[in-house]
Amino acid sequence: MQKSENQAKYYKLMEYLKEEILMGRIKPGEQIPSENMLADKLSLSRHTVRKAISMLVNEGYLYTEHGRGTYCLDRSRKRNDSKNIGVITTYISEYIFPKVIQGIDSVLSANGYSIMLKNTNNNTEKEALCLEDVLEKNIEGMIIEPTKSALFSNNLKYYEALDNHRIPYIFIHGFYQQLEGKSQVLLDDAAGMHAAVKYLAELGHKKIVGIFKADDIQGLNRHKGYAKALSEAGLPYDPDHVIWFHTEDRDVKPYNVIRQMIEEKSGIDAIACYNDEIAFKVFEMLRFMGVNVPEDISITGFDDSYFSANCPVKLTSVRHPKEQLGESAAELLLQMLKDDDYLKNPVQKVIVPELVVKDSCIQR
Amino acid sequence: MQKSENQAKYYKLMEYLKEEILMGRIKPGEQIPSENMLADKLSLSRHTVRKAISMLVNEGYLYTEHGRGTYCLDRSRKRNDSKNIGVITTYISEYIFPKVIQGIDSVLSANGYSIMLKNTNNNTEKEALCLEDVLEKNIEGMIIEPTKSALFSNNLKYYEALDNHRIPYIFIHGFYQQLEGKSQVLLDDAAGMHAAVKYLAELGHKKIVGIFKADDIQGLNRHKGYAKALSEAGLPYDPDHVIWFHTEDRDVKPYNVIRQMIEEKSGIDAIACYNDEIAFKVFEMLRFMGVNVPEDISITGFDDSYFSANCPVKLTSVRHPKEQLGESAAELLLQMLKDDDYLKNPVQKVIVPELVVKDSCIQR
DNA sequence: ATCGCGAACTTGTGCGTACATGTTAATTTT
DNA sequence: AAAATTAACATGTACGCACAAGTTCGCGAT
Repeated sequence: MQKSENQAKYYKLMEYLKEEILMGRIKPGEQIPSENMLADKLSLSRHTVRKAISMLVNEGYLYTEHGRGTYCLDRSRKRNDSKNIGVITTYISEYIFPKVIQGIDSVLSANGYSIMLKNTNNNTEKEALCLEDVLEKNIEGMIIEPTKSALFSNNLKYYEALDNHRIPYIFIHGFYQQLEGKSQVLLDDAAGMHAAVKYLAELGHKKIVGIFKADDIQGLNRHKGYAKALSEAGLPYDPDHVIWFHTEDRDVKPYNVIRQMIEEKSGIDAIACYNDEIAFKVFEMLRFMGVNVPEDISITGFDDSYFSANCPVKLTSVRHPKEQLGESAAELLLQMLKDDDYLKNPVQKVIVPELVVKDSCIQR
Repeated sequence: MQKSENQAKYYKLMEYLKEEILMGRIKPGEQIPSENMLADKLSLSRHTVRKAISMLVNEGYLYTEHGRGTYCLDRSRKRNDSKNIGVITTYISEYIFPKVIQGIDSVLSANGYSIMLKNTNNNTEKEALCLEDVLEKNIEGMIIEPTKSALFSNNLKYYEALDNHRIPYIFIHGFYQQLEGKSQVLLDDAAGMHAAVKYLAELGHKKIVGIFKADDIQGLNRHKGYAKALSEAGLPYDPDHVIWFHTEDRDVKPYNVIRQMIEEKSGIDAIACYNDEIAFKVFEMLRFMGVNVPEDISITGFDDSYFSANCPVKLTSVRHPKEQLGESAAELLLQMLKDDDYLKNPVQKVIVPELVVKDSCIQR
């Protein structure tokens, strides 16, 4: 090692202090002697001491607190002020995600952060690519909407890497079962569907069909709320009245099964749909088959999106607090960024959605 | 942005110099005034000047040569393989923009690039903040949807700065009049509106109202197409049949004027709307007033969005190639990134939209 | 016991000086 | 004409002082 190449006093002091830190004689968090103390002890001017210290502050070895002192920084947590936040969602342009992204952006940009946007198309391999990509970038934190969140994640190693790099992240709109204790902002899907089905039951419906997505956690939770509301209302839970669909068959299965039920005259009087898009398409199919909504069959949607507003019969739906979801995630992430112990203090928030009654259900 | 929050002299000098560099008034490689010169000129001590300069050296904006002087560092010469592209749009969640962003992302992510997303809320000051922000980041190129593009831009200096730093950028969906020769991807708004109005004229309509947005270039061009189609059809151009609205009064003005026209029984028989959202709301208001579409009045929209599909009477509209617009912009930008002389070879593309005939217009 | 105040500390800003050291270009010497 | 010297000017190091601003803690009043 060709030490002391530079013979300047400030430089030698800087090297000395750096050595002390690297050797562990000055421990992370420990306070070093004050500038005046060092200047006196070493017969240097305070100016010279300050120069040495400021270099080490710049390099991330020390940090100063005005009025309190100068401390040794934990080198494992490298200072990162890129002001970039990674945002990974399943889709960009579809459905509720633009609004969620909007909410995230409004909070982050107000705090001087920029968004690095990625989408996975709800494909786990693409999620891996996104995470790999983002790990190489200079980002301070991440907001992640899980991909196919009902399933186990194959990408756990990337989340471990994020932890190892001390990059905080927060799940939004879902989470992986293996990562249950992590920070997350969720919609209370069960409560939302519970409110819808309870409302249908109170209107006197007896045979309430439920349509749910099988491969995300929202679908499972909405199903839970459906089952709970039925049981509370004293109605039987009939597996034949529950339609499960997957991402791959989402465009055909729900409608085929409903059509079959109608043709078989199974006597169903209400359909609680996984979301507004399904509800809207179910509505169109029913109208095509000559079934009137809400006179013959009541329908509820979920999300209170434009599908609900623009449907000829405005759909009773559960309001999805899209922007609030994004805003909350961003706010909580900012909070985590300030917390040195964010890994031990996961932040979790559940937003309870409310039922919005419109025109697609009537009393039986 | 909380600029000059720090009122320290060295800090303000640092910010000033950084601004000069980012704006290109101090060019890469150029020598800045000596420390003594700056100290004299600004009535500061040399110490203070040194502090400002040393910060910029640390941040990579300047470099010093002992005995010679201090110079601006050519940041563009540094190989930039950040694989980041800045995307600035007016809105994130509204209207066509999610699809445009989707199109951009699909091409960029397929080529290994990541998107840094910013939105301006159609506000020029926020656009300035976005550009300022992005200039400090490590990005290779930008895709920009202009803000209030019919007006002159106050932010020209930022675009000059992008040129000075040799960061390619391409305008999408509009451009600033002062930057006419730059790369751009546009929709042929005039041709689209021309097709709609020509269609209305061919159906026998005589009094065709036009609703246009006054503060973006799309509005002006759609108006041009409207005027051209009228003149080709031998119909008079009546200024009283043209409604101009601005961002600020977009929620009231078009509908108030239309209502007045109906109440005054002015005999209008068709309305060519600036976009589907306007058309949808006009439709709702007409229905509320007891006017039937298309029996009493024909309506055309623009963009062929979900407003058009979900309207009780499906709206004849002009198909907006949203994703294609984004894809083209991304492809052309990638092309520019490979071209060392991209400034001399601007790429320009115009996409001609087509009319989609649905149910909101009938023969007179 | 609690509050308010100030003394005594800390780092932060800003001015001054002096001299060291490296670069450049004009000047002088060879 | 080429080489050496030197003046002028650039940044680099190092010292000094004064005051601003934030934190901590103990003392005295309540």
